[in-house]
Amino acid sequence: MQADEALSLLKQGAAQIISEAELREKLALGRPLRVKLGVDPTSPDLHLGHALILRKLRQFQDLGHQAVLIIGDFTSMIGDPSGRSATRPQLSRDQVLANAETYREQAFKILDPASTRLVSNGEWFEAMRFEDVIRLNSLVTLQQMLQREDFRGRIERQQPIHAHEIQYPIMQGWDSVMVQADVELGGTDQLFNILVGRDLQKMEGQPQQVVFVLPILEGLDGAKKMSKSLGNYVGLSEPASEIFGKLMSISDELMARYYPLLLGKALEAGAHPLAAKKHLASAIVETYHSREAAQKTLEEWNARFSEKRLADADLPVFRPEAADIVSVVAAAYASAFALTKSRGDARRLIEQGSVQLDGEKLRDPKATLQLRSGQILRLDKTRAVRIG
RNA sequence: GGGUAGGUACCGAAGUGGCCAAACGGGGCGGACUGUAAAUCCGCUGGCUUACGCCUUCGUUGGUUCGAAUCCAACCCUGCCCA
Repeated sequence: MQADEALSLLKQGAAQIISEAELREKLALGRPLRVKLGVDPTSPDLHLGHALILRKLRQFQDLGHQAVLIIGDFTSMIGDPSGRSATRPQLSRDQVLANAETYREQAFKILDPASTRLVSNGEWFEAMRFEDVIRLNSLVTLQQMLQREDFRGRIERQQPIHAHEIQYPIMQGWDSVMVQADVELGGTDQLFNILVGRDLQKMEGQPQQVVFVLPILEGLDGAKKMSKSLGNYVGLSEPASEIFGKLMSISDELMARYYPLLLGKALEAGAHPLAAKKHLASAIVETYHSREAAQKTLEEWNARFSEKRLADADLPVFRPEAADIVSVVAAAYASAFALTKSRGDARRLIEQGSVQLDGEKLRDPKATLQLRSGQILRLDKTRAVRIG
């Protein structure tokens, strides 16, 4: 494939490339490029936001290039200050390692293992002596680091910036030097960090990496970026019904913005919003589960929510041990959904008419239940169990 | 090191001896209405309790007091100014 052809394919969906001309030159080298992506295993789950970038990386692979996936086991103990208005909590080594393990598995849902080099940046950072750290720090200036928007914001708001936080971009940049990256991928929030990589490569006499940033995927709330810690995410290993349900609950406005990012095409102007949303949800389920799963999930969703036929739905079975309604509700959450609800929570749900048995609202928290096997106990808008 | 302003629930922010489980706003959750959309309206939002009430919580630890988020002391943490 010609460099121009490859370039026009790759640049689809990019937010910014620094620079296109450089990327074209590198593509014309005729060798596999080392395309770097760093991920911080700060939580055990990859979500659609990561997927967006991983898919771009996969595209590079499909064009014959090599993915260099850096598991930031070391950097994540610092915490990326990008887009943060406060210091991230530092993670323990064990947490990070455990998370890294699940990251690997999930990333290979998208990446081709054959052309992926997987490295942990602890490999080089752990070996550094303090004098090495000092030398590395001497390559950048404090002013450069403080130029970052998020740091400037914190200065203005008189919020603390801890000294270790300014190490983060330096370390991420050093990763690029260590793997001799030709291209680095990331979200737009990574622009600064990736540029530091360019600087450091130059200082070390290496060719500079191309900066390739993609739009940040908004979270389900349509307000902040998708992230596990904000709870506004769709995890890649979630059950099909969860993925589908979460996507169905987004606003129409957000759906229109998701379309180009997740499906690679714009939402049609006259499209019926509900149909369009079902299409989006199905397509995502298909990508991360299967075509069959998407079909089945759609049908179940229709039966359950459009036609309100709970009876046919595939509900978790719950075998109650107590008879008083509050205990039953709390236990059902715990056993079927692994959610902790206090008895107070359960009582509130009951009093507010959320809990229903075979379609009848149970509003009296003092009631005792005579439950029969096969009855359906609805807990809230999205959760119900079948009595076993 | 000195000065000074602060540390309140998921977040922001009131409260400065009893009426404080702690105003208000945001967020979240539930209900009505819907398309698991938006907008709107209503309710809830530390734990146990039917309730009276009890327990834990206002940076930490001690103290004063019949009684403390509120007063005192020491300590920890942060901003700003100075060195």
